[in-house]
Amino acid sequence: MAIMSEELSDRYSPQEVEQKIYQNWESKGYFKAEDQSTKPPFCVILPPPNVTGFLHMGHALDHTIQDVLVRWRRMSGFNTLWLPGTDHAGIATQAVVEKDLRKNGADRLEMGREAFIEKVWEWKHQYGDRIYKQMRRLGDSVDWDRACFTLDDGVSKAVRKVFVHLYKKGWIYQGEKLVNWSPPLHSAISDLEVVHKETKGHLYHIVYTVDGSGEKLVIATTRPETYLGDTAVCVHPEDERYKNLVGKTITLPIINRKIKIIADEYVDREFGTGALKVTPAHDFNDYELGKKHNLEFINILNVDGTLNDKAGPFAGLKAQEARKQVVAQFEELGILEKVEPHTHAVGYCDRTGAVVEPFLSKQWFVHTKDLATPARHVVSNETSKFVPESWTKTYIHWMNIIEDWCISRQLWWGHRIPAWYCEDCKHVTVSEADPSQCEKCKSKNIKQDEDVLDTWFSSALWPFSTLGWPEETEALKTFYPTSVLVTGHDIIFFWVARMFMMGLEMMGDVPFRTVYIHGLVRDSQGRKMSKSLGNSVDPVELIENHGADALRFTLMAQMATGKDLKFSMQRLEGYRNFMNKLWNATRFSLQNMEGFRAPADGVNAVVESHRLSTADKWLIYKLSEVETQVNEYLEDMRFSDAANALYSFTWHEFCDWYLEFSKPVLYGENAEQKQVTQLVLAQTLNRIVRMLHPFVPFITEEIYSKLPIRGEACIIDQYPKPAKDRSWLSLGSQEAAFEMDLVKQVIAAIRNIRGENSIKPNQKIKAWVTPKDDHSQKILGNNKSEIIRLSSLESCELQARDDLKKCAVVPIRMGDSEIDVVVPLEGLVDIEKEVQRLSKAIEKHEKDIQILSKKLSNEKFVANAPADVVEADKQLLSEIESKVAQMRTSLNRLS
RNA sequence: AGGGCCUUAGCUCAGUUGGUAGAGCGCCACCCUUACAAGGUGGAUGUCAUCGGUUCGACCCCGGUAGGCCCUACCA
Repeated sequence: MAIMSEELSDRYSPQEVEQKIYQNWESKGYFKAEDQSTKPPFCVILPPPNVTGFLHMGHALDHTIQDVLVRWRRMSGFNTLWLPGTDHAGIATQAVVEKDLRKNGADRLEMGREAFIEKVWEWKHQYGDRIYKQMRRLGDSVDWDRACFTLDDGVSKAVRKVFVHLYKKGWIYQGEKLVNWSPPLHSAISDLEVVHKETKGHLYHIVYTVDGSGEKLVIATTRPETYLGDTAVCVHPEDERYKNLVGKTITLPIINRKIKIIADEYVDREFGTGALKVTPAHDFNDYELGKKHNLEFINILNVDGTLNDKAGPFAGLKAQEARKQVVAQFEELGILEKVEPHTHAVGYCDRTGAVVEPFLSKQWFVHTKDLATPARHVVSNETSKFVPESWTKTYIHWMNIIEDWCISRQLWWGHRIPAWYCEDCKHVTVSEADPSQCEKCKSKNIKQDEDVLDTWFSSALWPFSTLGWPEETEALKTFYPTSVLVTGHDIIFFWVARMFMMGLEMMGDVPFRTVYIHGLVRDSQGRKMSKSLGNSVDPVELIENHGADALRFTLMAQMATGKDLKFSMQRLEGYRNFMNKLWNATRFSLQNMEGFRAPADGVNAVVESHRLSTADKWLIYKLSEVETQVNEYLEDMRFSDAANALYSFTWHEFCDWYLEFSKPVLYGENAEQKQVTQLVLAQTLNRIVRMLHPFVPFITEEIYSKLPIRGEACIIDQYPKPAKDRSWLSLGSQEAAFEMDLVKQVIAAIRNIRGENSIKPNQKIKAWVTPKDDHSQKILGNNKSEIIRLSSLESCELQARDDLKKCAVVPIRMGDSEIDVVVPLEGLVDIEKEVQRLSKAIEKHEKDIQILSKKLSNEKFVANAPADVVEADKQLLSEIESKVAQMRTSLNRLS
């Protein structure tokens, strides 16, 4: 194999390579999964972003986690499928398009359904792949050929099949119920789409007069305008104040309607006046009261939230305006007793921000109790697991209190409900295929339901509809249940829970084995990133400035299980620097590959142990530790641990020490030695790059393509694993690791003396490194030149110095090895500094001695603690004591 | 109101079976040493929120308190 002599720039420029690399991966088909394979399957379904959306930091995190898992599994020999898709996002998309139309003076209602939907499709074709382009910038290794859209034919088929199935089972039904109504949308929304916010309002006290007797009854309300729909006043049956009024009537002011006074234990005597006005058609609690007491339900609202003709003189007004006018008139009538400020939770539509009005209407519902039971069960019995586990409780709790799901939306953009009403016999035909006649009376006079399904209905089928269901495809057999779902906790109920319900019902198995729930990406101050705060960070911009890899690594290094993460620019720059470090380590390696010929078995080539240097063996030993760790961490989805292990090995072991140790060899004349070092260097670099690849795919692919030992492409090479690497990793040795640690300590000791005594780096000094035993003697002998080089010494004697006057001394005690590092300071520095250094060191160690000896003199500790713990402490104590003794002696000699 | 989470170095955070506290960034000092100044070397910094309990031993386990966050539900 030819040697790369290409000069690399001293800075890594992601801008120059990232897009080119991605195109190459894609065109080579590396992301493609096989429908059938002898390899074990690994499948991740991408949570589909809104088709009109753009990539934000939440996606960046979510996608990076998935890409790391997918790339790791792909490299580990799995038949890996990461399936992308987009969501039609009914409300969101319709709102965006409507807004656009209004800008041009158009209106959806004027256009009509057909024309409007056509417009939305146009919009989809224009902007629908924006997010896909951005995903490519991030490096998402998704199987593009399988990309799905929630309104695709296949998915639509699935939607209808499920709808019909559940309808026939009686689990989808139509009902006249009180639902959350969003006036701007003219549509029902589900409970989950309502956000409750503490809102300052008023508590209005209104005086009613009891018919006949003329007694006064004061009720308190926050929404006085709803009195127009009141059909009762309710008091507590035991309330002495009102007991005698129960059964009597009052006449509502202005509209002069008679309503009953009823009693129910639901009423809280302590709150307000203890008398509650009951509006069954516009309040959830009153709705229940209304049903219980057989009250009349009076709907006072139009679909746009204005009052209807039931509101008499107030008809046509919006709720807020009606409130003002009602209150004003009450005041005129002298029946407004008082108005108190009152803070209470008000429901808002999470899409439009408008106040949600409870509204009585005919809607479609999914009966959830029976779907929820198995969905709860598979999580409590760990057929599927949440990571972190803490979400299990939340999920199960929610599944216990789940209410029926309102799935109809009065929108146009979405899956139209497959129900047809017969104009003649009123029968409802629910069918997968569009029927041409009523299934009961055969009348052709049928009309399809105008409404569409909640977007989450189709999302709930995503794990199997994207794999081809209801067709029995090979992909479905291979990849269902999917392996991992990665998502944020904000949609556990919207989405995850519903996928469990639908997956179990339709497929008879869980949709995924593991649900990984990550936190939110917040700004540096911990606030949610939002448009209104203007604190959003655009990941695409970050990619353009710092590279996708730096962004990905930043996210992963901070991705501790289940926690939110605060995004900081400084952190990003730090990891950008890491990319540069890796780049330069490669540059160094390639510059020193002259004359190197890669052996036939390349990365697995094993040389005789005796030809390897201590540093080689130490490096290989450390590498085996990292390989083990990283695979374990990834297995447990501990991303920050995996990223940090790789970071610190690459920078602080490989670059800081190994490359420095390799320099004398690479710069030297010993061709034999050089060849071995070059080999180890090439083998290790290759492994580091492969290990890092899932996290930072672009730079690793770029570097990989320049390595003297390499395969076709990094992305499809093997992920380093101790089991597969066994024979090569066995070249490493623990003895070498010990030896290196000792040598590193010696070097650190000399550097410390230098630093603390302000001896300039270019000032050559002499050192006497004194081994006190044969083993240490041998180790030092093996590494003398490295010690000289890395602590820039003029000379280094491996023996005791006779005259220890005015010498800096650092004792090293490690295991059985004892070494004293001695640097004469005569003429170099003010001795006072060394006195300070030593005193400081002694002081520090003495604290340790105190703690340790106290512990060891505690009989209970010695008796109860495990023997090895006691032994370790004893060993430590004696090492420290020996050090301190040596330091004291040295201190005395200084003066 | 109920449930959950958090409080560790100046900042952001790790710390999984309880055994003398770690990283990144920032800070201080010295260095353009032929891979890298997006770098190197050395250094400083913590009653691990607080109180109590369990234990030979607690950042870690249990309970109380204070402060911060999230979720669910809701009193008109």
